Amino acid sequence: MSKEEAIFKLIPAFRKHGYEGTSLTMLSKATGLGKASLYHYFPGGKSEMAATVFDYIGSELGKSVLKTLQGEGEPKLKIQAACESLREFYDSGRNSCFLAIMSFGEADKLFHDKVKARLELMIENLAKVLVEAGIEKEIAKIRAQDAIAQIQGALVLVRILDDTKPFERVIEGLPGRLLG
Amino acid sequence: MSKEEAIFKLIPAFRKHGYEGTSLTMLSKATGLGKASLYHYFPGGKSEMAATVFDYIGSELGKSVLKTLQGEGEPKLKIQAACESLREFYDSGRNSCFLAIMSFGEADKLFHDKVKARLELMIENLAKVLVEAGIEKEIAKIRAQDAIAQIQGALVLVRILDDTKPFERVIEGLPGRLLG
DNA sequence: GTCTATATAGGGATAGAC
DNA sequence: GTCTATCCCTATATAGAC
Repeated sequence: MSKEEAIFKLIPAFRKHGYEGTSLTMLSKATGLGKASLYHYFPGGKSEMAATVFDYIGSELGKSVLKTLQGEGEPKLKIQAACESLREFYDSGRNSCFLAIMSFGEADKLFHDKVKARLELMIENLAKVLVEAGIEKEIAKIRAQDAIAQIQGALVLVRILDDTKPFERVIEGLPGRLLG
Repeated sequence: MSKEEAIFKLIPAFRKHGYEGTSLTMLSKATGLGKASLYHYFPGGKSEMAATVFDYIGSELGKSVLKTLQGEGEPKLKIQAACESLREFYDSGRNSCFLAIMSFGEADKLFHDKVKARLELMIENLAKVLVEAGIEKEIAKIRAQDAIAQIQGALVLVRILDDTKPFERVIEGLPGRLLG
């Protein structure tokens, strides 16, 4: 099994159970590898697995959403395309966000800086496009933050209410709220 | 030690570490009681402790925010007062919300219905005031949901960015967005 | 690279003295 | 009501064979 394949199989486990809620036994079952084999790929154990998954997810997000935002084109179109990427990325809100997952308990202790850096990166990329669209820099940053907060909040609601509509609504309204 | 006193001391532990991240050892230290003494107050163990804390927090929220919303008076003023209660309740965003905490991993398995019911109660109460203010019922429900999502999202950002401004901003703008 | 077997620590929970 | 001592289980992690 390739390392990437292993990473791929670890994702849903961490997503569903959170960092502390995911045991090596679960990760072993999820991958089909024995515990000891997991340590072959991830000598640092569970924390390395989580960190690797986090980075992998981040690079996936970079390839879709951030790539879209950084490309050429009309800001409004780029934002619309990015929203569509976000919908896929979060599977209409059914996928929890690793930023939120990793911001609690022991995961927060281990990965706080990493998580913060990723969130700031997303905010910056989004704000940049708003500036391209003629919005003042400080306003742009605030709108970008609020947009990401809306997404995070919608993910919480979807999880609790078992209903993807709150997420769909946020995505629907996002371009308008970002561009004013 | 009274049971209420014990509950009170359990709160910050669960808030900080989440359900699975909080061990009986932590809860023992937080209360100053031995593990066995905790079982005197909570025979159901950790899950009963968490459920009791969740209900306690819910009743606190009922006494402040929901009470304000259900009282007599101008809808706009009630909403403004409720927002102020929310700011205190979440300590400007420094307190995580138990709805979010309990919506992951094992806690979700144990408490999903309880959590969902509480969230729906909050949405209904908020929507009711909007209807009083002359807003159409379906719109009111959606706005109430979105408002709570914004709060939840802001709490995530505050945690990760170590900055309460996203939360303050949401609270500031909430009455306006709710009433249109 | 994957396994079985195991080490060691900590988890939740209980018994029973006081 | 609170404690000490303990039970059993699962957790993470490692050793070493194949």
